[in-house]
Amino acid sequence: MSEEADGSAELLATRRRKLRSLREAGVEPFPHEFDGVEPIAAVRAAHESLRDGEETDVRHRLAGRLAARRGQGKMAFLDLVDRSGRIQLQARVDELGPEGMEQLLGLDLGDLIGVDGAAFRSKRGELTLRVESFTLLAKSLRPPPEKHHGLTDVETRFRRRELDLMANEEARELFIVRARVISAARRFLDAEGFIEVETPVLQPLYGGAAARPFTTHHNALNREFYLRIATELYLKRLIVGGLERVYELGKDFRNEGVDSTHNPEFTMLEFYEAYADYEDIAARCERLVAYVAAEAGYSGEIDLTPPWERETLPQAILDRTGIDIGEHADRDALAGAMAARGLNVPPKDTWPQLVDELLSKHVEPTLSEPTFLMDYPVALSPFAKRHRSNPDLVERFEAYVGGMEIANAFTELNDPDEQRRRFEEQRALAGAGDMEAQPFDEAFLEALEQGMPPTGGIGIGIDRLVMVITGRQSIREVVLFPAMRD
RNA sequence: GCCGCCGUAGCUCAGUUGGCAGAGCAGCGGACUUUUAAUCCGAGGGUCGCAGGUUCGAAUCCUGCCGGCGGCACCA
Repeated sequence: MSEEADGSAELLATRRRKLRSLREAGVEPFPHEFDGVEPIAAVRAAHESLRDGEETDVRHRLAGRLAARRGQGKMAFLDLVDRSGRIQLQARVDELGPEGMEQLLGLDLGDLIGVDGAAFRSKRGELTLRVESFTLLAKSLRPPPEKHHGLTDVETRFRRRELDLMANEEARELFIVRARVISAARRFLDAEGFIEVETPVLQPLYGGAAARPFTTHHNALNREFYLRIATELYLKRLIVGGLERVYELGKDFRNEGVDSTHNPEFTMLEFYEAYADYEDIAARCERLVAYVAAEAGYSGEIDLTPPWERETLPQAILDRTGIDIGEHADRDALAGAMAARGLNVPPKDTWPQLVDELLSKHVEPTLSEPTFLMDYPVALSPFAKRHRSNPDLVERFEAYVGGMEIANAFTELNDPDEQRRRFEEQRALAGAGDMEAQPFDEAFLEALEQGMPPTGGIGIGIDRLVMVITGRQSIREVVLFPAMRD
């Protein structure tokens, strides 16, 4: 290979040269296995009490990525990183022999290796493994990120998450926390009598949320499918079927803008419970979040312990703006009241959109402590049951933490005739150009006509919950591969 | 979609008023037996996001485009 034009190619060529010479020396650079490895954290735990300078004859087998190298010649130190942590290795020529020493020090940062050796604590107090033997487990053909500053470029961290994970321990820890959140949520619901189900991701008709869908095409059936925007309607059909307590944890897809709280595909947990109402669901929601946070090792400033704050939406708007949405039941009256107080009135907004404007601008930002905002106008909520004491409202809540919505729940509408009327209203909205109106779902109506018990249900945004638990401000930090432009 | 900020070596970052594109780490050659971001010596490594423009001369100024971040709009 001739001289390379740029530094990158030169670095790659150097590593490929080493790969070649390893093979020529009879070393397999990509062996098939390395059995019996302990996590680095376990080795650390086993030798916590070692004094500085104290040696042991306890041998360990470790495997991981070579992350740093100090010293040359007859003695050197290297750092090995696995998922659980980092440990120092000591390479000595009197242990490995001149040839072994040269081979070990000839490895590149980023190479994956396995080592056997005895643990000791260095004079400086660092737990160290004295390498007795080592094996190359996989040759790395590209340079790793910088060893001290790590990888900080946000774009590279998201586009090449593998580099973020290998360079930044916080990134590894975050996604381990995320995994704990998800497994704890399953454990919680399993223990309370829920069964996990899987409903279609590819749907002939979408529904269950106000959002525009992605569409795709099935070749053999020669028809369009939608990627689901929610699991709601299928899960309620399972309640009709008698499964009584069901949950689904998986991806929803919404064809809308990307910002710090929205990714086009995101993880939603929905659960539905027969014979429950939205108060029961609120209680279960706050217990679930508190449990999950504890299981994930949450230690943030926001107190997630139940009971959370409860406010009604009309009262919350009244408190923050002085506007009683119940007394301004038509669009122009509400717009007038808002204008009279000097509030922004988007000229094309409908009444529900104005309520949403008041909510998002004047109420949401104040909800930093965990809060259930209860009782929404019926026009905003086509699947929620009418409030038992106020016919203009539905029994619905949204849960807010840190000024961000993390859950949406209601006492489910189970009167098929009223559901039909709600769909007809949605059809009228769609006819008027509302891209997010609910499509008319006859199969769902037939299911309700079969008889659905009184039911409470909820959707919890797992990505946002992970943001709360890990203290991150952007959903892209808690999604492994967030959506990016080409 | 609109506005603002940003994009320089594999990585982390400097780069003055428009005047030969730099450092650290990594890599390469060499020295070194206890380091903790090891140290020392030496030689390399660049489409300054891309494309135009202004200028004797552009990383630097202007325009457009691409990408990222933030805000607005949209949106749970």
